[in-house]
Amino acid sequence: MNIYDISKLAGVSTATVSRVINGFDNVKPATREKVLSIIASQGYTPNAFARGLGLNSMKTIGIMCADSSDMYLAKAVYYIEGALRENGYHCILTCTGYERKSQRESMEMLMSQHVDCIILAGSIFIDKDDSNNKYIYKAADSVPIMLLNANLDHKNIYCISCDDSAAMEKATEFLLDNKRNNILYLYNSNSYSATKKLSGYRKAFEKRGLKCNEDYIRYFNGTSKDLEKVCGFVTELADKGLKFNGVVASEDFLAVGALKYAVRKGIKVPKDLEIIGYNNSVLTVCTEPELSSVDNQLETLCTNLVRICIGALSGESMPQKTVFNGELIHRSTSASSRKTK
Amino acid sequence: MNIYDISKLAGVSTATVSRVINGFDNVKPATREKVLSIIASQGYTPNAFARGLGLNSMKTIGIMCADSSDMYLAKAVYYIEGALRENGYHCILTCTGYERKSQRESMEMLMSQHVDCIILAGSIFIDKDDSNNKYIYKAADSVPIMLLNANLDHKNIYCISCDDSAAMEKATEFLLDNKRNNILYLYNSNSYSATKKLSGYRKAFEKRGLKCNEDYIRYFNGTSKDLEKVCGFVTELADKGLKFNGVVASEDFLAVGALKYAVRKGIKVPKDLEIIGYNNSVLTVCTEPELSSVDNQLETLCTNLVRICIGALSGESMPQKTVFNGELIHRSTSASSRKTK
DNA sequence: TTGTACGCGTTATCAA
DNA sequence: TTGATAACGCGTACAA
Repeated sequence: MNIYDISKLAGVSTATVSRVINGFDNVKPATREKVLSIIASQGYTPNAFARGLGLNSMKTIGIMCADSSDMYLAKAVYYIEGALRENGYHCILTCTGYERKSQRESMEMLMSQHVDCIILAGSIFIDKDDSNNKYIYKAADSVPIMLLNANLDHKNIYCISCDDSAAMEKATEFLLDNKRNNILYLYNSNSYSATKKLSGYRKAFEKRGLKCNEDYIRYFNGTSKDLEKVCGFVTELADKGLKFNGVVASEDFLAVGALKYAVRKGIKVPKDLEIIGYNNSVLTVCTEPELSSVDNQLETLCTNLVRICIGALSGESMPQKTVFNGELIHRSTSASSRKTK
Repeated sequence: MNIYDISKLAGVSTATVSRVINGFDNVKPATREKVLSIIASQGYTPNAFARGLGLNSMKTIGIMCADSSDMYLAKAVYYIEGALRENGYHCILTCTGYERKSQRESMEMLMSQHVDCIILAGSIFIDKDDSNNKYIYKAADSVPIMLLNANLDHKNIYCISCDDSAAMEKATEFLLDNKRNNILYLYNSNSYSATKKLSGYRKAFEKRGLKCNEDYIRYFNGTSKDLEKVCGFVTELADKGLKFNGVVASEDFLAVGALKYAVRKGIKVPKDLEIIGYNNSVLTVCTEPELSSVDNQLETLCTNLVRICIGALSGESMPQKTVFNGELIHRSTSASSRKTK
């Protein structure tokens, strides 16, 4: 069944059928009805490939993320896909992993599929050495590029992010305000957004005229699967004599690992140790006591990302930088007496 | 840049360019080199839409899942997407939600995009009333349908699943073998796979000639976000006088909720209460003590699903039912003395 | 080994 | 208000 068959059955030309399908109003009502009834009775659907060829678009958007099974990215993908679908777009998802080469390949794959736009979920795609970002700039010559939680100044690139630095500063300040001056900072990435978080931690100290001891800033080499290792990592630090009465982590699982250490050692939380994670994931409510965490408003970010994306695709002028604020969510690992902040 | 431009620059016909692009060997090496160098210098890529129109395929596969942010489904999507990409296929992801209507719409959307195959991740898509499954059968007339963790007997429908019934039976048996005769069964879905799990629980009792008390089979109406509610739910059951020394759950988060109850009440786990979850998710290692759980081999399922999918697409004869076994993973909420099973 | 010419199913332009 | 027809760019019989 194609448009020719329909046009013959309806006794009109393919042009008229096309007009009816696409809702043009310069068709005589009687003709329209006739065509519509034939279409319905035959269960005809326009061929998307032919349409794509003519219009140079299949209303498809590419989503790149390092790992869609990562809890945070999974949520991002979910929110983005849903919002795009509501706007009549389909999503090609590609998990790029953490290596630049495969990320570039994914990008090329999406470009060769002629997607209308590419969304980069996570700051892992942006290189500190800007010459390595050419693959993104090149794509931006053809289609709008949306950056979730990352930043890049370039034409046709739109950045939507949470002010992770300010949010992390807030979390750190909260602990400093309670005389927690020895705050362990755990992180596991050096991406743009991870760097911002760390800078927020430092800023909190600076603002108070305190010196930020580098011994307390610790990189953990592993993923959420290595929760046991995180616990071992923190335990080792403590055994080696590092004294800390606060922990701030760039990801919830790191905070959970620290909490594991505390629970096993019988350290009272939050009395003797306060812990704050990041992302406000489901992990925060699995532990006992439940984990305080920074909510970086992912749903809001994604909703707005799609809004800006759709706007840009319709040729409207859209802001290239959009920044939201994070929020500190208090549960049981931060001193509840001060929750009324 | 299109194939005509390349052919002119290379001084050959479009047919020859096409042959070079598609790796046919009936091209003179010198000609091939010439064409390849032009293609490279011009950065030419064949237009995917035109190719799709001619071949009636863009090597794209649709993945339907209720909610890609669900930890289990997120992993499924991740494994499937990766394996498909390795085989040169792209994935259109669509999150359908839990209502039949939107699921049908997603299916239609994918069919209208002319995907080569549709993968249904999760048993939520199959209705107990078979007349409601027509939307799947109809799609199967056009493309192969892959079912992950579900079952449907029909031409062109391939089912890959874990024997959830046997796995749950094994978990229940393990507790019964330790004289845990009062085992609370928590579940939150009535899907195909959820039904199988429950049947496994029942079977374990039957096999031992024990009566399965229906009071112990409890439906929890909520999702993993409602962890606190699960805890309240279990607490209420206990307060109402239900005595149990074992808990088996159809999802890890339900088990985590039960564990929360135990920790708060100071009940010794596993001495006075053994708990076993399902899915072996990251939640199992967040809690303290860590949660025993059933691993239903998701990665194996997905790898094989894609293998069968690719086979079916190449016209090979593939098995319509493939069943793997689950595995009981012991951590600290099941009696460790018997771990040597 | 290479080239010609057509089909794939739309949309859009222009003329009627 | 409608119709004829030219793009869109590729793959591929068939011919040479």
